Amino acid sequence: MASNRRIGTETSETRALLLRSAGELMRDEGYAQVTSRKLATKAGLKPQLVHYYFRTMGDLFAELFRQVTQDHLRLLDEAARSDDPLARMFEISCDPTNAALQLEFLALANHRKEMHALIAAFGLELNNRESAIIRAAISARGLDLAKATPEELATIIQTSARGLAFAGRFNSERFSHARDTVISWLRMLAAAG
Amino acid sequence: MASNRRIGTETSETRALLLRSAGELMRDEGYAQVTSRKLATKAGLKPQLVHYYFRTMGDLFAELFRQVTQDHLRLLDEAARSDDPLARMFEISCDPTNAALQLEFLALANHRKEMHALIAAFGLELNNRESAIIRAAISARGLDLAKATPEELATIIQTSARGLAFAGRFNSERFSHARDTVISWLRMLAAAG
Amino acid sequence: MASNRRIGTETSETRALLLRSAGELMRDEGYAQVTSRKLATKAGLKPQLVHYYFRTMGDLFAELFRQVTQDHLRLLDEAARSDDPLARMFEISCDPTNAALQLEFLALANHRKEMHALIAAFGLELNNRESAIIRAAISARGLDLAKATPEELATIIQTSARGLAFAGRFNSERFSHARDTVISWLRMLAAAG
Amino acid sequence: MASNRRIGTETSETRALLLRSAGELMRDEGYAQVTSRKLATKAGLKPQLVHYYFRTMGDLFAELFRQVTQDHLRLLDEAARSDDPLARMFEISCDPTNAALQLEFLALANHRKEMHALIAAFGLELNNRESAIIRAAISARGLDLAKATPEELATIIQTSARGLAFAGRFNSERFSHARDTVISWLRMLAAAG
DNA sequence: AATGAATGAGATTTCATTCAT
DNA sequence: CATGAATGAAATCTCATTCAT
Repeated sequence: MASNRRIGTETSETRALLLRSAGELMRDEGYAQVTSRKLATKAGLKPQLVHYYFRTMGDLFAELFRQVTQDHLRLLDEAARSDDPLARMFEISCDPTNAALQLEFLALANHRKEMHALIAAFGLELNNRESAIIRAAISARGLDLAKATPEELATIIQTSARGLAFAGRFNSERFSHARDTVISWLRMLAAAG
Repeated sequence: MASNRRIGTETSETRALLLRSAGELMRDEGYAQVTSRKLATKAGLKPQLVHYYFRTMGDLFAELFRQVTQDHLRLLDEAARSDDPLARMFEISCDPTNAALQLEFLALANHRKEMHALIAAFGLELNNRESAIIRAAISARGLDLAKATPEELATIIQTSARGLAFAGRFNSERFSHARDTVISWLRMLAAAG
Repeated sequence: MASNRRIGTETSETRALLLRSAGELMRDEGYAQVTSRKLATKAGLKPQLVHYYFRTMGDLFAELFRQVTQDHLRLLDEAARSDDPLARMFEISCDPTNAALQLEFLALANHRKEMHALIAAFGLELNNRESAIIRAAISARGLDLAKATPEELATIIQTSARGLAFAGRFNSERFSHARDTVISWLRMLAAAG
Repeated sequence: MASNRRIGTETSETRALLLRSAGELMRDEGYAQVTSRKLATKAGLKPQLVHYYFRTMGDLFAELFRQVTQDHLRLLDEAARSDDPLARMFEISCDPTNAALQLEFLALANHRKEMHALIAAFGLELNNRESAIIRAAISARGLDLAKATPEELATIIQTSARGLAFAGRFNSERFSHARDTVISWLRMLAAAG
C-alpha cells in the first residue's frame, strides 16, 4: 500500500539495471527504440517493471539524463586535475559513446518538451566548467594551422557549425557569439591568403 | 513501365506540399513526430495520401533527405562563386533551419538503418565540396585567437567535438584525422601558455 | 461514354493477360494475394485497369474460374477419346497446377459466398463427365466394385486425385508413389473389363 | 526468463476462448476472415487482446494448427485401439469439421510460408500413424494391393477422405454415398485379412 | 483505352499505462 | 516487489473502388 506515488527504491539493483539498459538501447538504436517493451526485453524483465520504477517513460528519460550528465561532469573535474586538461577535456567530448547519447537527448528534446529545461541547464553548466578549464590552461594566443589539411578544416568547420546551430536552439546568446567568432576567424584566414 | 513503387507523379502539387510539410514538421517537432497522421493533418490532407505518394514513410524520409541535401549543395555552389566563400560557407551550415534538419536526420538514421548510406554519401560529398572551397580560398596560415573569450572557445570546442564524434559514426577515418588535429591545436595552445 | 456497366472488350489482349497473371498469382501465392495491386504489378499494368476490365474483384475471380474449369472439361473430353481413359482422367486431376488452383478456389469460396454456386455447378458437371468415362470404360468387377456406382467412383477418384496432387506440394516423394499406385489400379480395372 | 515472445499465460481462459473462436471462424468463413478484429468481435473481446496473447496472427495460426493436429492424432490413437481401425480412421478424416479446417490450413500455407514446415511435418506424422494402423489391420490381399505399401495406402485413404469431406460441403448427397462406399471397401479389406 | 488522384475501410502491430492481486 | 490482464490510442500500410479526364 503505502504511497501510490513514488514506488521502487532509488538503490534497487533492478532500477540500476533498467537505467543501464536504457542508456545502451538509446545509444545503439536511437531514443525512439526506448520503449517499455524493448527495454524490458533487453534487461530480461517484464515491461510493467519499467513503470513500477519510473511511473512514466518521461521520468525514466529524465533520470537517465541526470545520471549521464553527472558522469560527464565528474569526468570533466578529473580532466581539470590532469596534466593536459584541454586535450583531455576535448577527448571526453569526443567519446562517441557519450556524444551519441547526448545527440539522442538533443533529438529526444524535440519530442519531449519537458527535457528542454534539463538540457539547457546542463549545456550552461558544461560550458561554465569547460570555460574554467580553458581560462586556467591558456592565455589565448596564435595557433599554427599549418598541419591541417583543407579536408580536415572542412570537417571541423562543418561539424562545429552544425553543432553551434543546434546548440543555439537551447542557448541562443552564447551560440551567436561563438558563431560570430568563427566567422571572423574565417574572414581573417581568407584575407591573410 | 508501371512500377508499383512510386505512385503519384513527381511533379504533383500535393506531393510537393507533403514534402514541404514534412520538412517543417521534422524541424519543429522532431523526426518522431513525422507520422502519416500528423503530416496529413498539418497539410490538410488524408493520411492515406502520404502512402499514395510515398508508399512507405521510409520513402518519404529518403526523398526529403535527397531534396534537402541537394538544396544545401546548390547553396554551397553559390557560396563558392561569392566574394567571401569561407564565411558564406560557414553561414550556410550555421543556418539553424538547415542544421536542425540535418541533426534530425542524424538521429533518424539511428532509428532507420536504411538512411545510413544516404547520410554517409552526403557527408562525403559535402566535405569534398567544402574542402575545395577552403583550398581555393586560403593557403593555411596563422590565426589570431585573441578575440575569442574562453566561453566562446568552450562552446566551439564542445560543439565541434560532439559533432566530430557523431560524424565519426558515419565516416570514421576523416573524423579521426580532424579530431587529432584539434587535439594537437589544443596541446599547442596549452603549451604556448 | 457508352454504357458505364460493361467496359473492356472480351477479346482484349490486356484482359487475357490479366486473367493469365491472376491464375499464376493465385496458384503460386494463394488467392489472398490476388489484389488489384499485386496483380497489376505482376502484369506490368496499373491497378485501375483491373477494375476497368472486371469492375470488381469478384467478377475477375468468377471469370477466371469459368476459364479454368472449361479448360479442365476440355481435357476430360480428350481423355475420354484416349486409349486409357481412366488413368488419363486421374492424371488430369493429379496435375498439381490444376489441383492447387482448384483448392484455392475452394478456399476462396469460403471467403466469397458468390462463388459457392459456381463451384457446386462445376463439381456436378465434372462428376457427370467422369462417371460417363468410368461407365464406358469398365463394367464393375475385381475389387468387388459392384456396390459402387460410376458416380461414386468418379467422386472418389476425383477427390483422391486432387488430394494427392495437393499433398504432393508438401511431401512430393510419398505423393508420387501413391499416385502411381492408384494409376496402376485404374489400369488394372480397365484391363480387367 | 521474461521472454517478450509469449505474453499471457498458456492456461488462460481468454486464450482458450480466442483459439476456439479462431477455429470456428476459420472453418465457417475461411482463413482470410480470421483477422484480429473479426476474431475479437466474435469472442466479445478487444482486438488488442489477440496480440496480447499471440503477438502476431502468425503465432495464433501456428498455435491453432498445433492444437487441431494434436486432437486429430489423439483420435487416431483411439481408432487404432478400436474394433474396426481402418474404417474408424477413414471416418475421422471424413469429419467435415476437421477436413474443412485442414483444407483451410493448406490454403493458408500458400499465404503464410511459415506454415509450410508445420504442415509438412504433420502430414508425415499423420501418414506414419495411419500406415501403422493399416499394416496392423491387413496383410495385403484382394484388390491386388500387393504393390501398395501401407504408407501409400495411408496417403491415398487420407487424401481421398479429406477430399470427400470437403466436396461434401458443396454436394452433400453424392459425397456421403461415396464415403459409405469407401468405408465398405475398407471393412471388406479388413475382414478378408 | 487508360490513368492520376483520392478515399473509406480495415488489417496488423506497438505503446504507455492502469489495475488488481 | 512483481506480474497477469487489459485497453485506449495511434502508427503503418494495403485494399477496393470511384471519378474525372
